[in-house]
Parts: sequence; structure tokens; C-alpha cells
Amino acid sequence: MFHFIEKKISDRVAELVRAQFGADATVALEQPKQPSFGELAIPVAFHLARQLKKAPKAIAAEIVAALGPLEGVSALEVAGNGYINVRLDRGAYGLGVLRGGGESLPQDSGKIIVEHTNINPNKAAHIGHLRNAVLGDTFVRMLRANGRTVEVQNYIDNTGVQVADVVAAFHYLEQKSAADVEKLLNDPAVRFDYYCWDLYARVSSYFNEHPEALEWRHQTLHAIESGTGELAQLATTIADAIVEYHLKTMDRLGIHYDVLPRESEILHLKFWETAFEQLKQRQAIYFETEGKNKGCWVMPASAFKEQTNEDTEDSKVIVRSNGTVTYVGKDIAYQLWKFGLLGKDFYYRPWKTVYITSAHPQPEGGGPHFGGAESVYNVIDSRQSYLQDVVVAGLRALGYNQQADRSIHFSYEMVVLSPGTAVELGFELSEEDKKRPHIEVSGRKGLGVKADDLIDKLIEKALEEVDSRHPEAPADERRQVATQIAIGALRYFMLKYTRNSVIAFDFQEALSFEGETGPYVQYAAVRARNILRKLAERGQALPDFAHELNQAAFARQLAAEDFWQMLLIASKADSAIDRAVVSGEPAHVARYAFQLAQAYNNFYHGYPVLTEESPEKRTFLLWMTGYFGAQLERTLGVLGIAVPEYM
RNA sequence: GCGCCCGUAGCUCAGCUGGAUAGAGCGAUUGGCUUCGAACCAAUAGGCCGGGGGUUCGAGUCCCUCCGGGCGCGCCA
Repeated sequence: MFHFIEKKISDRVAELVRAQFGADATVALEQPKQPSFGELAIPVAFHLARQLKKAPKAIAAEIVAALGPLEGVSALEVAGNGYINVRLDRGAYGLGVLRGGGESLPQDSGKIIVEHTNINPNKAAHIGHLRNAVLGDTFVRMLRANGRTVEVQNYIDNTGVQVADVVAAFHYLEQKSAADVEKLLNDPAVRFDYYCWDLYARVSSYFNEHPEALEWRHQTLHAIESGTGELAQLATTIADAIVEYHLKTMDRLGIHYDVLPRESEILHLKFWETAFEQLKQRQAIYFETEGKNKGCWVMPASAFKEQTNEDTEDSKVIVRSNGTVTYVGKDIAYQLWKFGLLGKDFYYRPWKTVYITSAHPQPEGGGPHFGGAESVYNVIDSRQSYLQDVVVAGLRALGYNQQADRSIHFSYEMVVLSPGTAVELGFELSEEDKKRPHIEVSGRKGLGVKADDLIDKLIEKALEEVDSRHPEAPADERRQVATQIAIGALRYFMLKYTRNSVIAFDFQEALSFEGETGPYVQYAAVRARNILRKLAERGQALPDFAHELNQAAFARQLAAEDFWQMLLIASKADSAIDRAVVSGEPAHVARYAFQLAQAYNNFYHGYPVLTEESPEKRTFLLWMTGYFGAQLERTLGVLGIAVPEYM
């Protein structure tokens, strides 16, 4: 509702400013510093002051005079040095909310692809991957809540070095056959992704000590690329198994995908070759004949760097002198496909719970269509921004400027461990590491907190609490509630930080259920439900709000400043989500959820609903309870957090 | 060396395209359960917004510079 009014006023003022002053000022609305100033502040007079060479205060007064009465607005006041403060008509506003006025505004504008998770299928997922997946998934939910059409992709690099290393480790280091690995996979006593986690760390350190063993990697990569032989078979088995583990881990967090595009298909369907032709034709890349990049196809640095000293040394190699393509090259091809610009498509088949790409036509034919989006968000950590710039430059060099503008690197900072946490996990730190403010999570070193371990730990902690509060409840139900709380805590923890803030992971903070946490918000939602449940238990029916609450009743009840402020906050969900979408910042939604919960907890504490004696007030309080509850649940839904039956 | 990010309360972080008196949570101190269950609420203390210049009617926010920290800059992905 708030968002609706906001837009209406903003549009109206912008129109007037154009007509009255012939100026094109952006009419952004602000929240007044103090609630007593009103509900909205329009600072437009300040922006006009410079152009018109007039005092802001005078301009503001002119605008107010020209504006006349506005629907839903009870007063416009010039305040401070030139603010226009807006006071809303409380009765009309309350009634508008009750009638569901302007809640959702459908605004579809073409398909948006969001790619996230993208974990190398060679080991278990860790907290760094969790941040990626939770950010991506929440952004998807935000977009959908905003009325957009979204396709979720999780890219699987099943033919890369990381997979090859684990394959080599099984084959050369452990001397295991494909049958042995198969046996290991089916052994219920073995967590295969955890096994690979250790194995990957082991082989990485082995490579460090025995550089000559790197030949294993080359052999394996070669075998994987040819797609035949035992090593290739082993790679497929391992990568598929690990991907399945990742899907299960993410499923615990409520994270799902539409399609899993795989590197192997990009290879076999020759996506790169097609892109290569385009790049050569448009002269986006050139064949280097001298210098250190001699014999390579390179992209000139001027394509992706702001300023360049024309030094060819800065160019980015796309095709190596041995004829193989780099990761960035493949990524350009993949990005072209996402926009439907490659002129090629994958084949798809259902696999587990999603669609996965295939190199061969499927018997049923038809099938789903993926890719061909209008804009693309790649959720990738900020360390890869340089490479993402190169990919975008590739699109631009091909003349796809619009698509380049709509290729968004949805970047975020990494998750690191405090030295204390690293020690707690049983890692031995070098003297150098101990001095550092934090330690980078490293799959190669096997240094990190595994996603499933953290989830399990959170569930156990939540379960202790649930057990002591609800000993009478069935055990499986208690576990269900504890799981929802644990996931709520984890998702919120990953979302409360803005994207470009480094998260220094700390168990104590992550395991907290109090204060600014997911469970705090869940608790508020549960409390609202409890009141309504209690009402039903007493055999009382919910009033017919539309019938019993008219504008005058709302005006009377909302005259109380407390109620008015509470209703305002509760009605700002759309506004908060929209702002978060525009700024690409899921943390804004998390923050709003917390503020909403705070407001509700105040309401809950200050105004006993069921014992209220005044009939009108009681009806109003019940309505507020329902509305708060609905807004809390909706916001939590956008955050991917469930509301437990009880807490 | 070049590029990007960060520096705000003891700790962890917000602060929307520059706007009115800089905010939360945790921790600390104090108070509140008579079940709409306290995973809560209330109150108090705590700040040269890293330093210095500048732009502006107005700067935590923009520009320059310095200091401190992180991350990139491969014919790895």
C-alpha cells in the first residue's frame, strides 16, 4: 500500500514540476527524519533551487500551492529549509490497506536469468558456497515477488581441473577403479562428498610436494575431454554423484534450480567453436604474432580496461597457443547462449529434480526451452570481477551493447574464518596466518566449514531449545520445527550483511537465535499466529473486518501514534522489496523483516488483543494481528524462511 | 606497480540518487513473566563516521591525498 501511494505522489509531483517550472527533476521521496514530520518528505525543491536560482523554501511553497488537494493525503507542509512533508489521511490509508489497495503491481519485462551456486562438483559445499546460493536464491525470490519472470541456472563445471584432480586422486593416488568408486558411493557408511573433500585436499598437497605428478592432471583432463575410457567414466560418476549431494544440501535450504547447464555439453555441442567464429569475424579478438602471447588469440586490453597504455602484455588470452580455449572463452560462448545470441541450443533431459543439459536430442522431442533471456545476473564472488569484465567486453565487441549492459555481475565478498574459528575447526595455522585478521576458506587446503555440518549443528542447537519448550510435542514434529529455525537462522545470517561486506564467519554469531536473526523474525510471525489460534480455540470467530471496520473506525484507531506507525511499517513490504530489487541488495529485505518483527513485538507486548474490552478496538487489534502476520510471512517467504508451527 | 573493495559505538554491521538531531544487534548495567509462552520488551551508558584538504546552502555519503586492511591483475578455473 505504501509503495502505491509513494508512486502516486511521486508521479504527480514530477508532472507538476514539469508543467510549472519546465524542469525535469527526479522526484525521489524520503522518509522524514522524525515521525512527527509526517510520512513522506519530498526534497525536490532543493534540486530545483540551483536551476531556478530561487530559495528552496519559496519553491516548496509554490509547489504546495499548485498541487492542491491529493487523494489520500491530509496535509502538505513546507518544513525546514524547503522540505515538503506529506501527511497521509490515516482513515483512508487504513481502509486502503484493508481492501488490499495497490499491493502487487505486475510489471513483467522479459525473462531474467539468475545463475548461482556454481560449485565445482568435486567436493562438499562449504559456507562460501552457501553465501552464493542464499544470495542468488533470495534475489530470485525478490524478483518473482516483484512480478518478474526468472529462470534459475546452476552451472556445473564437470570437466574442469578441480574434478580432474579428484579423479586423478582416485585413480593414481588411491589406485581405485571405477568399480571401487562405485562401491564407495553405495556404501551407506561413507559420505562421498566429504570423502572427496579430504581427498581433494590430499591430492592438492601431494601436487605441491610432487610437481611431476601434475602429469596425472593432464592425462585426466585429456581423457575427460575425449569422453572415452575409464578416467572419463570415473569423472562422470564422481561429478554426477557430487552434484546430487549439492542439490540435496541446497534443497535443505529451500534452494532449487530450473536447469543445470554443464560444461561437458558446452564442449561436445561445440558452443565455443561457434562463438570463436563470431569473435574472429567481428575482429573482437586477434591472433598475436609477437611478445609473450605469441601464437595465441587474444582480446585487446582496451576492450575491457578503462585506461590502457596500449601495452599488448595486458591483453587477455582467449585461445592458447596450443589451440585450447580458456575458461573466459567458454564463458563468452555460454553468456551468448544465455541471451539467445549463439544460434545454438542444448538438449535437455529431466534429471533428479531438475533439467540437465544433454549433448543428444531427446526421444520425446519438444521439451522445455531455456536461455534466451533479456537480462542476466551472474552471482559470482568479487574476486572474479576482472574475468566478468572480459566476458562483457566480449559481448560488446560483438556489437551486443544492449546485452552487455544487461549482463550483471552480481558480486559479493567472500566468507572468511576468524583465526579463532579456524583453530576451533582443528586446523593448524602458520605463524603468518595467526597474525592475519582472517583466514580464507580453501577447498584446496580442505579449510572451511562444510555446509551440511553447519546446518546439522544449527538443527541440534535449535532442537535443544524446542525440546525444552515443547517436551510434549511429537519428536518428528520437534525436529521439523528445529530444522525450520536452523534454516531461518542460517539464511538470515547470510543475508544480513550487504554484498560487499566480507563475512568473518564466527560460530557464536552464526548459531545465535536472538537479536537480529532469522528466528527473531520467525518468532514474531509465530506469535501473531498464536493469537489467532487462541481465538479459534476459545470458539470465537474472526470478525468480518470489511464489514466492521470503516474509514471512521480506522481514523479513530489510527489517531493513536503508536498504531499508525506500526501500520505504516507493516504496509511497507512492497516498498522495501522494490528498493532491494533496484539496488540489488537482498540485505535490505532482511533488514526490513527485522524492523517489521520489532514493530510487531512492540505491538504484541503493549496491546493485549484477546482481553481488549472495547469492541471496535478489539476488532482493530485482531485485524492488525492478521495483517502483521501476513506481512511477516510474506517477507519471510521472500527471504526463503519458513514459519514454524510453534517456537 | 596498476585496478576494485573496506575503514562508522568495546565487537559485528546499517545508513536508499548528498539533506533535518548518525542508527541497529551483540556485549555491559538496570528493570519487566498474572500464559495472546520472555527465542520477548523497556531503560542507561557508549561516536573528532581512519587522518588531512576540497566541492556545496548542506558531506558518513561526491572529488583529491595520505594511513591502515582485504582482494584481483596466469597460455588456472
